Amino acid sequence: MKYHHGNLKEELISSACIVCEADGHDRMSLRSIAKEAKVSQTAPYRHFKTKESLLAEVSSRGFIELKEILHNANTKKTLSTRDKFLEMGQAYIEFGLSKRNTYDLMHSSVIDKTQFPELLNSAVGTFEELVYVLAELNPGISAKDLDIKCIHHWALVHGLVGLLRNENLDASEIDTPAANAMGLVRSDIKSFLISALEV
Amino acid sequence: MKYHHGNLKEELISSACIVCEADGHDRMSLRSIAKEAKVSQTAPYRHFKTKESLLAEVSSRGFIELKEILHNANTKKTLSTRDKFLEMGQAYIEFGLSKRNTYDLMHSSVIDKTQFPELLNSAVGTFEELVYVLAELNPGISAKDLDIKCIHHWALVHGLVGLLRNENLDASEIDTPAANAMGLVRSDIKSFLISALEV
DNA sequence: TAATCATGTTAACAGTGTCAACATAGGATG
DNA sequence: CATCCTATGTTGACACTGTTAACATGATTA
Repeated sequence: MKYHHGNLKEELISSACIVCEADGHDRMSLRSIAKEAKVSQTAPYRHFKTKESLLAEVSSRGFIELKEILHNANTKKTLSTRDKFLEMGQAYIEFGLSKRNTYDLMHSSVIDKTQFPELLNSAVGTFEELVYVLAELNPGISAKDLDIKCIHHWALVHGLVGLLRNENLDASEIDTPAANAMGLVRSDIKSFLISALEV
Repeated sequence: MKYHHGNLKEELISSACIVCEADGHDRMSLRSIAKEAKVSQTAPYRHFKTKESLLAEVSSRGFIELKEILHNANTKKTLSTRDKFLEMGQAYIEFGLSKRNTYDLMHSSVIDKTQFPELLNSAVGTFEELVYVLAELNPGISAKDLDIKCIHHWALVHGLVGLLRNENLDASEIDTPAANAMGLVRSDIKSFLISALEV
């Protein structure tokens, strides 16, 4: 039985990633993931100043993973630029809905991003993938208009994730205009994107 | 000194609304708002089964207030339908940015909306205001297309709030494409809405 | 070999949501 | 009017949380 763990920091992070996605960041306790690593409850404090800074690490990895996913969609060589763009939109939404709790953390206000430069980099880095494909899709566009277009489309998919996740009700169970509309969109996200993004 | 408070439930709710907006729902403790009402720490349990159910009440009131705000924008008689629509968009964003923490709670996953029917009603009720004005703006549109249009525009403003709130960095301080674009949009939300909503 | 320093442990603190057991006030019922 | 019931309050306790201080260990380096 070794007194020193050897790889504790990494194990804590990956463990936190799993627990976060499984239970939600607000239900995750430092003590429980310390226990999972078979280590005392205060051991994490040798590697993370606070719980928040561990969560910042988890969030950062979320952004990195998302960026990779978007990049993959954006480099499918068989696709046209327009289809790459649509693929990115779908991939983004899929990430938001499948990695629900992680996505939540990434946009949560429990972490003050300005205090974690690395996280801030990961977060804004995700933006770049969108810039690339939109620039390709709109040749000759001004930098300013490009930026605004990015915000526009990012806001759309980000907002859609928020709505789709929020109304997690079977359309069959609850019969309101909002729930019905949500079900409609959810059942065919691609069509929605085509009409909404007008590409 | 009365043993019975007389109006505790209402006072707890309004107190919770204030604390929630001031500190964020995750930093609000039941005990602290009980203390504020000069009442024992377990008194709230006579009126709310759990902390979550008190928060559900706060969230519900947020949706009701938002609906009123949207309704006011939608009934400014001097405005054209198109301008009412724009006004609603601006009002929504303004609410999201000024009542930041309340807005957070309203879209947080700490409350399972399916377990609070009243909250669910308030939430989907907000949707109706959007339906009205969009129906007026698109005469002869099919019900399905109307629903989809609603989702589209709702997602856009909701997503924009998420982005604007998330990058709470002075554009001057941090110089990235994302931050710059965000500053651009923030400085003139109306123009952005006009271009994005294409009305 | 000896000293330093990163990394682990134990003990403790104040704070949390929540429950069980008890106390009181005010309205309904005889 | 007296009595009981029920809504609403209190006290005390439990298990859990993040975090700090003080101490232990083991690897690296002088």
